[in-house]
Amino acid sequence: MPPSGRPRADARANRERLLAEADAVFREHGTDASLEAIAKRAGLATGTLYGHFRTRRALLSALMGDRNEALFTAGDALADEPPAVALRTWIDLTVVHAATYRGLAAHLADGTDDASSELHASCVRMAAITHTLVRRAADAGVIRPSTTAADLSMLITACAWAREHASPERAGRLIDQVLNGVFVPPHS
Amino acid sequence: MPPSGRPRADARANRERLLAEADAVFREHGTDASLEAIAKRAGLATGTLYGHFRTRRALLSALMGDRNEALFTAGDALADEPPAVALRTWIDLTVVHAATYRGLAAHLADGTDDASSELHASCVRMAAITHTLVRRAADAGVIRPSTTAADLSMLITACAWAREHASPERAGRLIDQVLNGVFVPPHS
DNA sequence: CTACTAAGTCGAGGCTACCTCGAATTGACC
DNA sequence: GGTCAATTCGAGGTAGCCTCGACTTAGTAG
Repeated sequence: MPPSGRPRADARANRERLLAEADAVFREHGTDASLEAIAKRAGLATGTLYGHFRTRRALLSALMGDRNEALFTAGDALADEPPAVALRTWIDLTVVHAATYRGLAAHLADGTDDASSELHASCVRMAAITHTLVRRAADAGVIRPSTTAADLSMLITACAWAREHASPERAGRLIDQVLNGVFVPPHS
Repeated sequence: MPPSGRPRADARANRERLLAEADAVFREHGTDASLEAIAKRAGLATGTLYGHFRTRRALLSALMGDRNEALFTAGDALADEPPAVALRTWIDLTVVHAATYRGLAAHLADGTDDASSELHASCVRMAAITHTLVRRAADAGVIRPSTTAADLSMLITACAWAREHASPERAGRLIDQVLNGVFVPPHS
């Protein structure tokens, strides 16, 4: 009776296949794609997929794993940059991240306040980085003091959502508009 | 053989029932709600629903009919207001409009450039009003000249989407952020 | 090498929803 | 009241979700 904490070799391999196919299918059809199609493409039965990932969100969460780590690392590294640059870079990074698959932004938006979601931890981590950068930018006086990290997170996610419905270039312009404002500032 | 261009009385009544129940169900469950449930609540067979509205979007479109008219009227009336006020009012109106049902914003975003959609006409009309107001605001110098009506439409829809995932108050703050900018403007 | 067992896999099957179509019904007009 | 086109009905085919018990197999120990 070997209580080896490690999954069986075939299980590990199957998990990888599932993740690979899920990535491909989600890229092509968005996060609402058929899970059965993913299992089929991986040459596995649907029950096997559900054995590895109990819900669609669990699958999504696992899929974002590596990518999240990279994002967090990049986010932490921004501590050395000037506040305005750091914030802008972070925003660009997260928008691209949240627009990985069509439909992902909605999951992230809900994940922020739905603690039961497997994506919640990632959302919290992202929020923390955003918070730090916002605070630093506010202290430096480069953003309006009334801007909260929570609001900015929502704006970022909204831009990611917009990116799903328009071209990346267009999404880039939208970020500019959001950051610099639509209205011309009043003369001081 | 009366080629009366008008539908039969029962058909008209059924159509009204379907619209009423659809409104209720969409309000409760969003635009992805079950169409069969709507038919059932209206006491009709699913085939009847499909007879009246060939697609979900057609139903959605019919549902927005009256509401759209009111919005367009209000939009046209804004011609008398000062440019900045007019634009801001229009934005508030459209965000609320686009957030009528959870999921509607996505349909509107796609409808703008999907000419085959039944929502397309409404989207075009809305875009036209936005265009007029943006132009007037730009001429008056209250918004950045680089702001296009298309981009602003997308921003509006994105705010409406955000409203589906947060409180109305929060959404209002987001609109403020978008219009006034996150960054503090450079000193002139 | 064999036998054992827990871990993993399979896929049929129950469910819900979508949408279509031919048969049955019924309102409108003569 | 008869006629017929408009309308309604709902069964049925398709697809996707998810579960569960039966089956298979990797990994270990003797």
